[in-house]
Amino acid sequence: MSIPKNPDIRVRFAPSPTGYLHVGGLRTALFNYLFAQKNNGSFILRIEDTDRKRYIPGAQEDLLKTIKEVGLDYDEGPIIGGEYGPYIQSERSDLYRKYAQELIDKGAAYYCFCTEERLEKLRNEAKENNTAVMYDGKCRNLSLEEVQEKLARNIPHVIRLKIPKEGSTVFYDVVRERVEVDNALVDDQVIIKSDGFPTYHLANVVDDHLMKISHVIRGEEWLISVPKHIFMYESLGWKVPKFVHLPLLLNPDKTKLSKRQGDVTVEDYLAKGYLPEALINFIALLGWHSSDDREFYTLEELVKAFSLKRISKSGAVFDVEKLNWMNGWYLRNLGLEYIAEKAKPYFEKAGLDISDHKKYLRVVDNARNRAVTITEMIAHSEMFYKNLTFSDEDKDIISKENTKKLFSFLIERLSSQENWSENEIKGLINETIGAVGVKGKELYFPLRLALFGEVHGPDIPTLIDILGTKEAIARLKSVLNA
RNA sequence: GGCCCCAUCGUCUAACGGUCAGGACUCAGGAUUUUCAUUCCUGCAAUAGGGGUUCGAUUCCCCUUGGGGUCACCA
Repeated sequence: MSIPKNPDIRVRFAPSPTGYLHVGGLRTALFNYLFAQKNNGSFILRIEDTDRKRYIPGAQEDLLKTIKEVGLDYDEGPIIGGEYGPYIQSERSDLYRKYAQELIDKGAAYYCFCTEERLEKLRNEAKENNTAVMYDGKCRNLSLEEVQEKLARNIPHVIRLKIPKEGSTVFYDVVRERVEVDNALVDDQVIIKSDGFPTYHLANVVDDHLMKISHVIRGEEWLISVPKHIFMYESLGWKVPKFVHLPLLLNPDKTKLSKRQGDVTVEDYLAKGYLPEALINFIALLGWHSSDDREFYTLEELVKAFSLKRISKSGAVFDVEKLNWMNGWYLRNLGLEYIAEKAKPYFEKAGLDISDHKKYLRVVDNARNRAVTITEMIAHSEMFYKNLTFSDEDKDIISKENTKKLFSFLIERLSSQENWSENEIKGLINETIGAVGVKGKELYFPLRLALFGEVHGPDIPTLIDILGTKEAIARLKSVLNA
């Protein structure tokens, strides 16, 4: 159980509690998890709650719950703690202030007293000129006296990075290899906001260093801010971690995966009855692929097969169709008892009395062969529990003279013994064809309608097996007497 | 628009510089089945364009085009 972890491999997933877990976030978490597991490293969970405006109470708990539900157990993080805690950024504020001060002392950062209005004006000007929006450096060279004086007068301020104007920053991303950015194009990023909280950039760098993170595995949207981060690492005299920027998850129209174009949170999918196994498997294949044609993996198998080297560079469209296919496959191929257990809350919520476990298992077994999600399984199961209702069209079929003869015959024969095996039912059907003189559609459609409420569906032996002889007879009688 | 990243079937992707460019999803057709579903089989479908380098480019280089990301006191 307690093989010592490799201290050279430490990765983290650092969501911010601003809502439910995004599927893109799940993919990032998964790749971090896989890389850590594969190399006997540590997978750390850190909550980045430095944005007080977007903070949503309860979101952190939801995040933790979802991560647990999909099985991505972390080695250090909230609740379980760890050697490098606390793992919630709002509890680490003094640390960020301390290092921001150190950056100022080293000439790598400065106080900025510019007002929101002035910044807004700058932004508008930049937009008009069609250039990148950048701080113009007004406060870059304030004298110590000026700074002291403004501070003394309690003028609102932020702390900005003092990015060098010359040269360029070159770094190597594990996925993208060499990336070079001209320093003159790197903005003097705010690292401490006027409310005293750090921005992502500072908090991230400080925590990654303090928590001894070896590989920063995150979405590609962060690639462009790496020079800012490197500037901080180097100014503070810290070792720069390896960067692994994952290709983005895309909407069908190829833009960054977002709401509006469908479900984006893991909770959405779980609520609809997608299985964690399918979700994990599907999402692992978005931006990563083994060298062979294999598509089905358990989490453990993913750990074995995973490699950063096989992460692709281009964005991947999140194709629900393929997820559907995969979820259906898991529904059909995982253990029946397991699926039944998973489906229980959904069935109960739908108001179905599933207390007869043997019947429930048969119902589930039937439904899982016909559904893509657990929610869909309900639609294939309700008729085994609820009273059937018939349309006029249905009634026409049921009330035909031949059909009545058919039902009468079957009621009588069925009543002759308690339990019928599926084979015996098959025999009975053949017997019926001879005795009543109906066959094919004439036989099966009305029969299925009476037992199941629909002309299409499971075959008759299965239907009777699920319902039980008694209920089958009752249903036949009910339509016969209607 | 500046900068950065990316580019194989509609989608996810495979292919030491030498393959009939492979697999999967979707779709179409067929087989099995009383029907539906499952399952199985078959088929449709791609190297963005142009230049190089090379005996030979999906693969290496350049340009073009296209797409995306980023440009916050959000992460």
